[in-house]
Amino acid sequence: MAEKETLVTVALTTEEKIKEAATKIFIEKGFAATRTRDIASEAGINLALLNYYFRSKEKLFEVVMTESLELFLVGLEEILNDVNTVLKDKIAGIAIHYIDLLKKHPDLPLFILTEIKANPSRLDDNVVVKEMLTQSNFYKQLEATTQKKVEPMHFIMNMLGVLVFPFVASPVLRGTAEQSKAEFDQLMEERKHWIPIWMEAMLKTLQA
Amino acid sequence: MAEKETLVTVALTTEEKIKEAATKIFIEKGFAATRTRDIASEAGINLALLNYYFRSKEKLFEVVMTESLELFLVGLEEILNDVNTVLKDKIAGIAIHYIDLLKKHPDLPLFILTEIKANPSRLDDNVVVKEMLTQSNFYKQLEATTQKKVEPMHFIMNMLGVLVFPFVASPVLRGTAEQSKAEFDQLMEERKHWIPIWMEAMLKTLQA
DNA sequence: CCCCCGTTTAATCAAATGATTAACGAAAAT
DNA sequence: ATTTTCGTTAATCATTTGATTAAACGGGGG
Repeated sequence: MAEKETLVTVALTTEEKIKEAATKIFIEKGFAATRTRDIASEAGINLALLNYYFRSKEKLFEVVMTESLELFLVGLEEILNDVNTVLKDKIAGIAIHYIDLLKKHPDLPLFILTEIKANPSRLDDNVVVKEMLTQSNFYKQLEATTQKKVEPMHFIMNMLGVLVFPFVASPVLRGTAEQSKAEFDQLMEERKHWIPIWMEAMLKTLQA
Repeated sequence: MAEKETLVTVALTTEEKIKEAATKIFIEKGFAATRTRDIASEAGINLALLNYYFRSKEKLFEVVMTESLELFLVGLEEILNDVNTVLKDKIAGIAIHYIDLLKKHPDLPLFILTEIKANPSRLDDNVVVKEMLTQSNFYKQLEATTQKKVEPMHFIMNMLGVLVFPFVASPVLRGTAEQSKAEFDQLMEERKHWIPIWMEAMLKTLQA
């Protein structure tokens, strides 16, 4: 039994197989470039089953998008609203959390950004990111630090920029090949240490 | 004559009309989601003319992508290799240059990143970004500053992150509506001033 | 044993889509 | 004036693509 060879035997239902295949291909190629036949083939199932379980390509995509947003945001809110940590701790926590997440799912940010831009209503139905941020304890601590000298949103952008952008830009920054995958991951690992330091340095520029 | 009403009378050739329409729609929706009929309609020409002038959707796209990459990179190389400026000047120059460019073409980065990822060979034929960076005078000055204490590529990523990411993420960060377009541009304008300061602060963390 | 019902399959459909063709027109060349 | 060339158009083609259908399959309950 080939299945016994893996530690936890995977016995996916047809529905799960479709969803996993769809997640892989949608995130890799985006909604418009994805063919339902490719999903069916990747899942190893008959094309009709896709419509049998999920009604349509659109509906299936919505499931994948909702779960992707959840994956991206889960764990964030509790860090943002932890009353036991100061700003620097939260920044460090976010850095570690997201670099670990994005090393596992490097395509996730570009997927979300592209599909939200293509159809902003996808976001409405799920979460309003900006509100989640601006009403957080994190944001209040940030405001206390910036003291109205500068819009706190600048530092949200800076944080997301130094944290997420390397993954978004990696296809362009890395040479074409795979050779540098390990080096890239090594760089990202280093950034867990540096990002809190850099963020603090940027925030300190206000004291001048 | 309606054409006389605009200052510079626009007398676009059919080929130019197609290219402009294609540029608009490809950048807005991406290659896969773009229909040749939409381009023809936007250009106000017969569908067959698209193939008459550009052979295929693919070939037309390549023209648009090449010009987009050029638009994104033109002006950069001369800043990077200016022998009369120090690192901080170059950073300030890059910030101003790109914020002006991206205020005009906010969709450009996401377009390039998405399409390069979908088909990395598109980059080979044009430029190798990483090499252009690492062989520049800018990079040498950066290396002189970081003094092997940390990989200079970290600061390339930081610079691009704080500079470009806000535009890439704007559909997610801004509420759905248009109401905040002006506010967003105002924030970006402020960043011309702050980015050099933030970058310097991050670079100074090495002296500790 | 057989019937029922959820699942699966192969075949097929209709619409969308990129591309081509043949005819037409008009301006330039002869 | 006639021919040639280039641009343009409407119609059409072949393929792709999302979706549906009717039949077959197969296990559980009666």
